[in-house]
Amino acid sequence: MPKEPKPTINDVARLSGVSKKTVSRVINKSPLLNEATRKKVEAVIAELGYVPNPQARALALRRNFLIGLIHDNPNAQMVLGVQEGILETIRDTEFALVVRPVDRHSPALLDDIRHFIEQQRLFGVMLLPPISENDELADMCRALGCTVVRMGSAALDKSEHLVASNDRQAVADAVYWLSELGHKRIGFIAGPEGFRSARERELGFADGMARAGLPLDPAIMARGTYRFESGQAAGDKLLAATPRPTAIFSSNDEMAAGFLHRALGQGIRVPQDLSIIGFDNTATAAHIWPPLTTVQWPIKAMARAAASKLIDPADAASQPSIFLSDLIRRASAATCAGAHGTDAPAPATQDGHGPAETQPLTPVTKSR
Amino acid sequence: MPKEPKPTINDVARLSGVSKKTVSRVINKSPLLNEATRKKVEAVIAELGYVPNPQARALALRRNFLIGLIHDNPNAQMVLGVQEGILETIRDTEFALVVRPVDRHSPALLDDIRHFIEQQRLFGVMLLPPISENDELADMCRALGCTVVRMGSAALDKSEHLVASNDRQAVADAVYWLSELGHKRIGFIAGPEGFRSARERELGFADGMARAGLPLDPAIMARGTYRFESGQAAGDKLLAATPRPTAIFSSNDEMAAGFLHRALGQGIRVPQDLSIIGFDNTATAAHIWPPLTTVQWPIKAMARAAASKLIDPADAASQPSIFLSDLIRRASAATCAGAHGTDAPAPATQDGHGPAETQPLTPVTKSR
DNA sequence: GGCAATATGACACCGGTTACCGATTGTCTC
DNA sequence: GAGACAATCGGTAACCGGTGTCATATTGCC
Repeated sequence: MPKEPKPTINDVARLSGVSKKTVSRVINKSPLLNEATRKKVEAVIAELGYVPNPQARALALRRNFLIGLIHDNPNAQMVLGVQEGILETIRDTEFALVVRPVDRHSPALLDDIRHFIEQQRLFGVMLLPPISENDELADMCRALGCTVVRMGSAALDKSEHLVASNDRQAVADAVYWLSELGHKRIGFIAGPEGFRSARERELGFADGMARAGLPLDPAIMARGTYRFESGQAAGDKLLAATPRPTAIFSSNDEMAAGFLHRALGQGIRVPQDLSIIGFDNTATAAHIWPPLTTVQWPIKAMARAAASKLIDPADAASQPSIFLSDLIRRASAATCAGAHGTDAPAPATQDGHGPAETQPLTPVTKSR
Repeated sequence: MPKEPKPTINDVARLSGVSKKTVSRVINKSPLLNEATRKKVEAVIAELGYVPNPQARALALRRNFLIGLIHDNPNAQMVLGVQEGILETIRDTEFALVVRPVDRHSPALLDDIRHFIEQQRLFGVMLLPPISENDELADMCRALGCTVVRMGSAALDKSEHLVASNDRQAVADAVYWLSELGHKRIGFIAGPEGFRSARERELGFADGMARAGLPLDPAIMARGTYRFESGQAAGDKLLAATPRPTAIFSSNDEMAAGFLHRALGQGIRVPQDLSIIGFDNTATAAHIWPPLTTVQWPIKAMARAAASKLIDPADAASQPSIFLSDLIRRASAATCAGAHGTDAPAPATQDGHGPAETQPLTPVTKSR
């Protein structure tokens, strides 16, 4: 095991014939520095493969370069997307990303996170939904001296400490789009109470229906848990309603998949007899049959912005805090069969597999 | 912002009337310490809420407590499962988990990772498939002085530095189980060349077929890319073969889902006319229709063991390095319709949704 | 009283940083 | 051409918050 000690700032100083202080100036890009000596020192640094010890730096600077990602696994792809996005931003900095999956329901949640932050002396933390909605948690993190950026579905915090998707508007646009496809009887599957995302999506559904001039009918609305089974249960209820809805907006993909099972199990054709839209654009959405039309957060862009806000206070204000979701149009949503009495039902799709055809409708790819 | 400086070892020493060194001994649980002074110091530590500064410790000890997780997103759930597993092991230690998603195809891959390790002075790294199969990478990490543990589908390394699932045997068992269900014509979708997991699963398929006394027929074998579309392509080929296969083993779930689309699109009933087994147990597997029977790595157990091996050399040898996968039986695999000429096809399932019934067959939940 | 075992402290050190002072050189001003 | 001034860099020291080494003080025991 080649364990030769790594070169230190002293080695660099000695070999380049300057003082520690000057090397330090080079590392920190001090402006008052002769160009020649800078080159010289940089040459030695390159030759030695010198990398400043971040621990020593952290100690002397009395600050750290670790940012924490705290989450309670909302969904794996989202978490991973966030990690990738953060990394794109910090790649060429000296920051590192430390992850901490937690259990939202643990009574020791706060103590756990406090201990994590104190022990690692984190510089900042990023909170993912749903725990990003916990104000007490955010306050505690701040009291511990680290900057906090929260990711969520709505304005949870001041814009300097927030990246959020405008779920309400995205859902309203999607629902309105269904109405444009001729649907008049549109059902809704809500997420669990206590989730801000669920609340925003409910409001968005109501907005969209109102904009389309359609009434809200409790008989074709259900509340789920964001889990697959609750989507099935919603199917049992909504598909038994008369008249049956011709379209469904589900507050997430997993419930949409559960609902879809029930619909297909009853011989209902999707999208010919029933259109379904989900939310999240999970991998499953693209892999079920028919491929699910769904709303997608611009996760990576949000994560990049969040990381910028974390590591650079100057960026905190300039970076956007509200992001617009995309509607990913696949085969599961199409024009309403009975809408005009004449048209054959055709899926309105971007990338649906199978027999789907693209149909030029009002483009609602980007919610306004 | 309450920015009162955190208490240091000096504060603790002063308030408890002992020297720094003694406090240090308390922190490090030195055995040669008077019980009374220990209590006294511990009381002060608790009162002040003192937490030792890991950067200072790292500097003095000339070692670090960061372990890196390097991966090229094999699949989101796997990565997240690994993160959770690692965290369970290091939760009560002073280690932290730093993540680094990378791009396997980047020409700067090695330099990138080298820089990451050197800059953060990592103590150890864990490599996930498929980059865990890169020997050059593993060697470089070791040359940089950090311990390496690799996760994979087969014996890639010495057992002290490995956690692997025995894919070959798991697939063989699953295929043999299909033969026990009466299937005689079993198709196979291979993963891409160059992936160790793909190779092992191919070998496992051949093993299982041989054990069942069934011949390998190239007409019902295809090579895919692990992507959904390649599963569809495999469907186009295999479903056109005569006689058509009655069962399919796909080397991963995503391709199985693609294959399933094609089968359902051709009006083939699953599992009545065709059984399908996948590999990975992704979220999609449980959410497609019918729910997919699939092979599942014990990811968390593997990750916990890997973390143990990383942080404690003593555990490196004692912890297991080869893990056995589970066969998750759902509705997509069932007895072969024409097998005995009399039996009605019934899905062999554990937790299938819908009309599936559990059927007492040879239990193959755990591959030997 | 001598000696070993136990318990504790003094001090240098890890690899960077800042603070402060001073030296050298070059440039500008009169 | 002398003096003032700025720019550039070095030297020294202290410090960040822990740890190792080694010496010393205290205790128990024969």
